[in-house]
Amino acid sequence: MRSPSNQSVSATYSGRNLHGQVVKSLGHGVVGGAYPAGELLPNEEVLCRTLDVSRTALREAIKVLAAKGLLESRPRVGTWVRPQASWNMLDPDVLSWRCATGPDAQFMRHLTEMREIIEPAAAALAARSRRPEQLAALEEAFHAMESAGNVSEWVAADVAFHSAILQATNNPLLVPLVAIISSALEALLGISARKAGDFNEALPDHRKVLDAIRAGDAQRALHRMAVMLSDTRDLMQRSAMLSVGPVEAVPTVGHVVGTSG
Amino acid sequence: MRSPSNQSVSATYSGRNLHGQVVKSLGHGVVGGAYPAGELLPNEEVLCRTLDVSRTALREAIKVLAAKGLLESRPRVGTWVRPQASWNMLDPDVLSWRCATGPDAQFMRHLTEMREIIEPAAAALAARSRRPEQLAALEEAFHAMESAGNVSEWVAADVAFHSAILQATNNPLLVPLVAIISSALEALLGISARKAGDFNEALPDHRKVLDAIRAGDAQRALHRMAVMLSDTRDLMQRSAMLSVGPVEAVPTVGHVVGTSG
DNA sequence: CGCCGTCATTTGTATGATTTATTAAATTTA
DNA sequence: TAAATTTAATAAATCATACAAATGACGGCG
Repeated sequence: MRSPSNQSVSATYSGRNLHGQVVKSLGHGVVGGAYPAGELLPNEEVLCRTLDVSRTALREAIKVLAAKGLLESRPRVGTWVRPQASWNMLDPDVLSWRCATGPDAQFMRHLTEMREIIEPAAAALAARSRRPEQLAALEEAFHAMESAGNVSEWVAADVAFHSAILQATNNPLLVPLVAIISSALEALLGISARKAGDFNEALPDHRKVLDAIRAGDAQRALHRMAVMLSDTRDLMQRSAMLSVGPVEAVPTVGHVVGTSG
Repeated sequence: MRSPSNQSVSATYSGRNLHGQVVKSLGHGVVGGAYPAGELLPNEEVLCRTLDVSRTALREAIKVLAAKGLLESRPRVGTWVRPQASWNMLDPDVLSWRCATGPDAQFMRHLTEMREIIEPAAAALAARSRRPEQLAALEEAFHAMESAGNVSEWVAADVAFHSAILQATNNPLLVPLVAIISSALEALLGISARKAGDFNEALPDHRKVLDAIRAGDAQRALHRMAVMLSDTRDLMQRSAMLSVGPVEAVPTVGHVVGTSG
């Protein structure tokens, strides 16, 4: 038996199917606040007419959004928007919908905060645990960054670079967090239309991280990554004149705390 | 207009609905490896007969699992299991299914690793950003731990404690990660049937974290949390005689790296 | 050998009927 | 009158069926 060949690279709903379009539409609506939290949605019959789809398509879409923590349904009551705290913010789709609706300064700060927590630690783990082919993937992503001809190519390569680091940790729980990095980089692209010179500037930072991981030096990898993120933070403030508010760096760890010997 | 009152606390699929039961059943099957990655599932007609449900219920379940990154479908091809790297491991349901299928030593290590990355940083952020009512919630969880009468009460209070910290960071991206902590604690309970004395031992660690957050001392909160996790790690090895392999602590940061002034 | 149209298979979509869960009102009962 | 119970109304949940669309496989044809 053969396994299917063309598996879609991205997990996000593309809207190829009708119910996928409904997912996208309702998802944007919910995350964007068109349907306030706690509020009941119109019932199925009305929504079907509004969106001009069958109940089948609508219900499958609602189930998808419920699976992501956005909605909840009950007979006799209806379907309502769950409180924001219940949303699966780390779901790639939810994250992308959130970014699509006003990438405000506060949310950018949240994304950055997360990156500063995750990525230095991930780089350190990758330096320790990377297997040869994972290192190769990382090198390849770096070269793609070097030879990127336009902005979108560069963002893609950048995401691949950070994704490769997460994968090289060999911790499957870290891998899905690439969604955060991806969102942050794309949002960054959105607010600061970057030019060719802009990202050549960022190459040395990446090279240093790569070198540290190649050398298997966890501490150095951690530090280099922290520096890179700090530089990115500077770029954000400088190039976009975006008020990111009073920026305080996330506390990070400079020495190994381990007491488990 | 009124907003619905009884919103379910937990996001996980309870299996109240028929399609929820199918989600659970198939989810366990996929995550547990009954359907290997890349492999096609039986087609809808067969699955319907196997599970004894209508196509509607089955398809809604499949859409839910697709939303969590486990499955993907195409006309003429069928529905297959996506590669593990595409799974939304941070989804509460996926995580719980993963834990249900053999909480092996390696996966426990991955959970612990994640906690050691997230929680000290979260404690530091909470110390800075907590609002009064969030601090109150944290105190309440701590008192619940003090007065816990049995093991399940204690685990619930423990989860509430760590959840309160994540919420006190005021970063919505950190909140969903409570699923990881919750899984880790429940798995820990599973492998080491803990006794009353066991968890009284852990109270001082929690108190120190609470104190640091109350005082607004980010560095101390970070350190206390790191120590607590280290102690938990020790407990794991000691009490369960579980081979957790060569344990290396995750590099964490001891001083503020911030360069963004 | 390679291109192209046809066909079969599987999911996708639509619709109507029926069942179940749940709230709220109506009714009974103390 | 107040509490408990029954009843009714409504929305989602489930089922069954029919048809549409997509696409990989096959076979004919140049």
